[in-house]
Amino acid sequence: MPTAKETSTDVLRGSGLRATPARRAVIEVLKATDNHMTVSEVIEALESVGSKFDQSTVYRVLSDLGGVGLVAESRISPGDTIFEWISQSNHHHLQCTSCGRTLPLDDQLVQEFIANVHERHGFHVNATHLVISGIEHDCSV
Amino acid sequence: MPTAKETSTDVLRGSGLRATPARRAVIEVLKATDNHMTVSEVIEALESVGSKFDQSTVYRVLSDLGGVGLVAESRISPGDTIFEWISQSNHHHLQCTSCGRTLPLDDQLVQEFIANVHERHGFHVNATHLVISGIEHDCSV
DNA sequence: ATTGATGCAAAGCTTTTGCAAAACA
DNA sequence: TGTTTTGCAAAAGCTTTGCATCAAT
Repeated sequence: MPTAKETSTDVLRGSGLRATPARRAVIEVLKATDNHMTVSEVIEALESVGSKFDQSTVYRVLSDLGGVGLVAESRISPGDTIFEWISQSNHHHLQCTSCGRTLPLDDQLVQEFIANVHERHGFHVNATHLVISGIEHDCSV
Repeated sequence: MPTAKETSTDVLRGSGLRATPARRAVIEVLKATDNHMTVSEVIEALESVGSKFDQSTVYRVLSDLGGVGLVAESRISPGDTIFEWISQSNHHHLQCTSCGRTLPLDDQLVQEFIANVHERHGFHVNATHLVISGIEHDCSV
């Protein structure tokens, strides 16, 4: 588990990955974003910082980072795989299908739900990054 | 909400859709399957019953049925959109990321979770068809 | 008769892959 | 130096779309 003061290089080596510019840049971008990002958003963010990498490289980097558990990967709609940097605390989201906004979801509620599911079904929910769809109470869009 | 004795034609007309062979066939296939299906599985199932429709038609039919709330649509992995017939009772699933198996999830647990989320966040979770990832307790794959 | 659905073919997108050149350890 | 990663280009999937034809109401 990465700590706040680690450099991207440290984080990568700590996970057994080589520290390359592409991987460092992607990590910086993900860390700088509070929310999750699609692949194209990651690519745009990289370009806006002056970093240019081939899309296949970005895909491979995200896959590598996901493979060692540094980023969480979710799928909402086809062609919209989203990635998020995994920090110490779990991140869960509510996504409004009406306006598209993403809101934080109280981890405590999720933990209770997970505990119940485990007790009832013997199933360990992967809860590093849940994205749950619905509609905001006051959504007028 | 469709009842058990309605024909596909009734169901379609009740939802304001024209009753066409393609739509009736897709409904029959989805109804006959207890689990959710990918688009290619729907196409295969249609062919195994002797029905042949263009893939674009199947996509459009599924989209139409989803639009009027007759089927639920979820995305698990890219290029793997899944569809399921919506019956009276809600269907929720646990999907094991290790072996790929899909298990039923107790609706009661989901209802409690949804109630909590609504109370805490004022967010109405779309709970006709949840798919939650994780690992089975005894999964050895 | 009108409106909507289907088939066909082609395009659009996201994602993956092969391979030589370059970078890391 | 040996191994891994990157860029490039092309391919592979899944999904969507335009349009003429056909079917449903």
